Amino acid sequence: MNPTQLAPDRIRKGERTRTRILGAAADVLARKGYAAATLTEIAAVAKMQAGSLYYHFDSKDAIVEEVLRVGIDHARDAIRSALSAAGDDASGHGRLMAAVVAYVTAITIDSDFTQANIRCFEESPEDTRENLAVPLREFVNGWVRLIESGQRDGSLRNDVEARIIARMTIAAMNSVVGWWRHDGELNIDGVARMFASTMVDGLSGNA
Amino acid sequence: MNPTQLAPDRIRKGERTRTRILGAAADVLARKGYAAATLTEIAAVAKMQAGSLYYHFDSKDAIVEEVLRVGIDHARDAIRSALSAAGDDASGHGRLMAAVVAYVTAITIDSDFTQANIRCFEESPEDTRENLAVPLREFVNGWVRLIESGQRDGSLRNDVEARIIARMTIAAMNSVVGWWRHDGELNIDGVARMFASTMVDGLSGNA
DNA sequence: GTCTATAATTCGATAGAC
DNA sequence: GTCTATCGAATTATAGAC
Repeated sequence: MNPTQLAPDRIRKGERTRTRILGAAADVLARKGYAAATLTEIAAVAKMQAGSLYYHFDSKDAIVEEVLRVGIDHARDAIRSALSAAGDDASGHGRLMAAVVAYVTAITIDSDFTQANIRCFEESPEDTRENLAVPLREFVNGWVRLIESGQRDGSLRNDVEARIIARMTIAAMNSVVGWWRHDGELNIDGVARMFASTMVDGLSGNA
Repeated sequence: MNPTQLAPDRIRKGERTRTRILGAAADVLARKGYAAATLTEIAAVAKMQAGSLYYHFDSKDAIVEEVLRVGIDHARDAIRSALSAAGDDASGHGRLMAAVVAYVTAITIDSDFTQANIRCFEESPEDTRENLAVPLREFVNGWVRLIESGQRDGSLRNDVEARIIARMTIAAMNSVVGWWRHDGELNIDGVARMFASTMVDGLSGNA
């Protein structure tokens, strides 16, 4: 039997351990940031000793890089699903709203990995950031294309630069991880819709 | 003659050195972040040896805390000036636009200190963040009051929570420090106005 | 594969000469 | 007030037993 065809709960132990380490690292990185996340704490969360990590990874930065990369992938997947559900015939305005709701929901509910990316990317070493430049640029470009598409179909204003507004929008959404708490009185769907509505439709006048 | 009454260029040397250290620290903190900013580099920028810093400050965190505090003060002052120039009779909408332009301009042109605060606050030790909680909360509250005022006079929509939108707006503005370069082809006044217009009036429709 | 022990490095902080 | 020299703590990374 080919090992790659084993059922999920029968995957090689080494593979599962590696996954467990990445999950532990995402947890610690999201809560502490890059510099304050020690291998001792990551290992503790993964129920191991720090030295044992080196059987599975070459360095701390190798772990961090993979966590951040997975974080970008998760966010991209969540947005793709939402856009796919919205359909190609939706307006640029409607597709942008859907993407905002999907991303805000994803970073607050689903993924330690995406939270780790948001919190740690700027703080991480230059080599790590360079290695992630391609997927991150592609992530940003996705938002740029979304906005440009709305500008072409007339559902979004075209007197602003899509590249700048995309970065602004991403930063505004990312700020949610700084104050959102799962046990608060706000439900995330309401917050996500408030965000989407405000960023897309603005603050002017009464709704 | 009372030392406190000396002309600016005659202030005690110790006072000037302290100021030089803070300026050097703001520079390094804004460029490298909290963890990567070493006392050796801060001292080098201030043209001193690392050990000499301890004659003027008790610890690295004491330096960082003062830099971040000054950063908050600078931002507050820039916004106050702009609001004062706009006048009390301006609408909430107009005052919010003026504040956004003033803040975006300030963080891109004026102040290493404010940039250091934006980049380092979340990364800095818990004690530092606690010590700065009051001025920072007051900074956020200023934006909340600005938005609430616009909601009362009807120039801003009132179906969103001012506290949440204020945080979102601050995060969006802060993101400018991540990509703005003084030598680029964009002029900051245009970017600041694009920001203000998009955040306040939104992305919908054609302008 | 995981553990224990420790090497190697970095950095904040201190002591004492000048 | 500043310098040189060094301590001490923390942390990444390695070595070798099991």
